[in-house]
Amino acid sequence: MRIKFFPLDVTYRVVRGMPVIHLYGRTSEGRQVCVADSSFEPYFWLVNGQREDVERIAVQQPGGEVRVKRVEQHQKKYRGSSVNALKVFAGLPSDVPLLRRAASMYGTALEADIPFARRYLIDKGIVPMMACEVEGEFEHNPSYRVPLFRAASISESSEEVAEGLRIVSFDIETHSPLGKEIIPAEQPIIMLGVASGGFQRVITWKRFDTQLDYVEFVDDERQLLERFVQLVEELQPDVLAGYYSDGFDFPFMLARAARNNVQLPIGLDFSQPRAAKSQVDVAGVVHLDVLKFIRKIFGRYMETPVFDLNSVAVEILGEGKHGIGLDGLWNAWENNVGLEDYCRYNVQDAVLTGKLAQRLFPNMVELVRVVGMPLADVSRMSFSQLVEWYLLGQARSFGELAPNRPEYVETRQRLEHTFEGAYVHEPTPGLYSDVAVFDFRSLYPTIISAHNISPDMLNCGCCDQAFAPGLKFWFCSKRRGLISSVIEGLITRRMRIKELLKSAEDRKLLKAREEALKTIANSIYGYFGFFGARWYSMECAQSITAFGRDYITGVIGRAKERFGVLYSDTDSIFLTLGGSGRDDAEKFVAEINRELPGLMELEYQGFYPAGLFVGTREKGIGAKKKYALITEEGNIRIKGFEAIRRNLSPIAKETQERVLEIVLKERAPQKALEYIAAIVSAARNREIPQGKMIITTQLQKDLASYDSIAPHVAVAQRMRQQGRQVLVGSMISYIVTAGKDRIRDRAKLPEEVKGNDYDSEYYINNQILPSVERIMAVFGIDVIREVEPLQQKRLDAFFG
DNA sequence: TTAGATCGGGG
DNA sequence: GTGTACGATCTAA
Repeated sequence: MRIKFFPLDVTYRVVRGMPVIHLYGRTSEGRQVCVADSSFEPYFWLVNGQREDVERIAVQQPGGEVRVKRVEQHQKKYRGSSVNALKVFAGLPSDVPLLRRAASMYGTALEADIPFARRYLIDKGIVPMMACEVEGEFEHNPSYRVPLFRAASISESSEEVAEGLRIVSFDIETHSPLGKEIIPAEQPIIMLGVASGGFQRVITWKRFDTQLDYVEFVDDERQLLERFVQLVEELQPDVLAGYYSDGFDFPFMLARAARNNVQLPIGLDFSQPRAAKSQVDVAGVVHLDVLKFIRKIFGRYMETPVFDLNSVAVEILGEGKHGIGLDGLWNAWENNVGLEDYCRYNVQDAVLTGKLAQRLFPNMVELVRVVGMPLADVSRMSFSQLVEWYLLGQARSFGELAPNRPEYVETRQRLEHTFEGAYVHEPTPGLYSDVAVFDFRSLYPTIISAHNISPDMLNCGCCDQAFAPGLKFWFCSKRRGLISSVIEGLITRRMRIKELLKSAEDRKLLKAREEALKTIANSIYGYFGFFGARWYSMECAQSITAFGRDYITGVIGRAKERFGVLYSDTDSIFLTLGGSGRDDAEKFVAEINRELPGLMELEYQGFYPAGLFVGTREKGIGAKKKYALITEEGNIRIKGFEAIRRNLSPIAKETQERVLEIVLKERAPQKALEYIAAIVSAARNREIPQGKMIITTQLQKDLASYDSIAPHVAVAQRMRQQGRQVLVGSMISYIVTAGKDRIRDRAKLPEEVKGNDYDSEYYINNQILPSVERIMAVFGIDVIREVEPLQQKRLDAFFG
């Protein structure tokens, strides 16, 4: 019979001396199954070797002799040349490293370190989570929790994505004294929370009166663990999500299970979670450690610098933890008081983890679609790994053999290499009119595509030496390289999706798809320069920035003929149009674009009636990445200024924004100065409401680990003493009050401050004036000196 | 200043 | 598992 099937997890198992691939997943009818495929053999490649030598290889092992099973001859490509490659088959995946070592005497062994299950996906064209058709028969087998489907044949994946997968999230609380070492051997698990959709459950083993319907009591820790296994059986998750469950929840549970002499057979083959180096796998189920994905990939696109559950949930879900912290849990458990609150806490962590998994799921699935590897792996990959596994899949369809990963010496050599980066045209501080901004759309990816930048095309022997700008090497202009073609595919796919997005009703999925393609395309430049990369190429990385500098300086040179050039960084350019109109800017862009090769495109990003560039502390130099623009509608766009940072009081932010507005809209620096003077005076007379004096700073690390006690740390310490929840990543708000003590002793919680009793001078000198200092300096105005006389007059009056 | 060590997240 | 992190920040020399 034939089934339509969405594979989620892929492993293999040795049955009667033969490796059998196991694909776990759901059928189109929503049934969980395990598809077993015995038709795939382990192998690796050998180039520059003789068939007769390889066929004779025999490695003596304690378990017996390991031999090459058979050898095939193929025509492949390697580093841009056609090669005779021997496909060397082994009996078992674990034989491959042994045979590789032996075979290395006769040639260059390639692709000998690709895990068997991943090799299978690549070679069969199967993409996890995408539909494939399997021909075969169901078979009853008591070794599995799900029906076994023995595959006779399997198709490549289609474009159809799995839907309606069940995500179950979980979280444990342990009996560990807070702030001290966590010791799994000594400290039991006291609560376990599970959530899935609307389902919520907390298992705990001390009884107390409660109205909470999701709390379930058992007798001891052992029963708690057994109940967890039952719950997983009942809920049948496709995805089991935790937060730092690779590093904490699962390892802790495994340690406690061992101590209690119980098994945790939650795998679909009744196996326990398997703890590898820094990853825990559950057979047949996608174990998702939400933190891993955030730390490695998604965190790049986030604001928060700390990735604890609370901060991440606040930013992604707009909803954080509420209620108590864990400070009192140890005592509560010892004395069995107030445990209900901790059950709420526990279930909340499981629920938030589940919501995060749900929210990030489309992004992860789209990465799976592009990269072609299982979700459990993709969700743990770094940018370079995503690129590498994507390329490994693509290389096969190009008939290209992958280079090996670098060995130690090679790695060290690579680490010593540095090269020239992007071009920056530093701005001259000043206020400018009629600012036009252009930028290259996906500069580096389009350069890679347009100039065929690919290691296999480097210094070809077949065409003229058309050097990369200022460099001594060139790329082939007759054939297409692997990586340049692949990136062109990514760019054009992304362009099509962006087109669809314009008219799409349901944008979420397309957006995730577009972001996944962008993520991979944008990572390839960095990948070329990454020391651990298979397709590492200093020449490629160098050429990309060289072309980038060449293009942007080319545009700058052309622009100078007609406009004033204000600023440029990597792929963007800011011009002042002067006497010429905006039509000229449009003509200019069109002109440039007519000459740009391939998919390269300069975009007219916007027109701004005025723009301000400020200086750095050293006089005369313009600050990079720091400017303010005003749109025709009168909206101000600020980049790099303090106003968009957090630890500035509202009054300082407002003053900075208003000053920028006066300067950009009215071009009246003198008026701005008067405004500043008025604010300073109002602050001094305590006419500004204290609410505008609140400084908010995020706690970057655990409270105990601060050495220098900044004001916000002192406030956080007092909050904790009052029994309030203070977590890493918590936003701490305070007001500096008047007095003579150290600042940190005068920092008070806003609700502790009455009657605008703030330290005016502190706010004037440390918040308000510094926030406008560099803006006014552009006009030759030294705010501190100009506002000083006011202060001086007061002092004169006092002493006079 | 540099090289080497530790940490993140979790309780 | 035919394999494994990595980049920032602190500490000691």
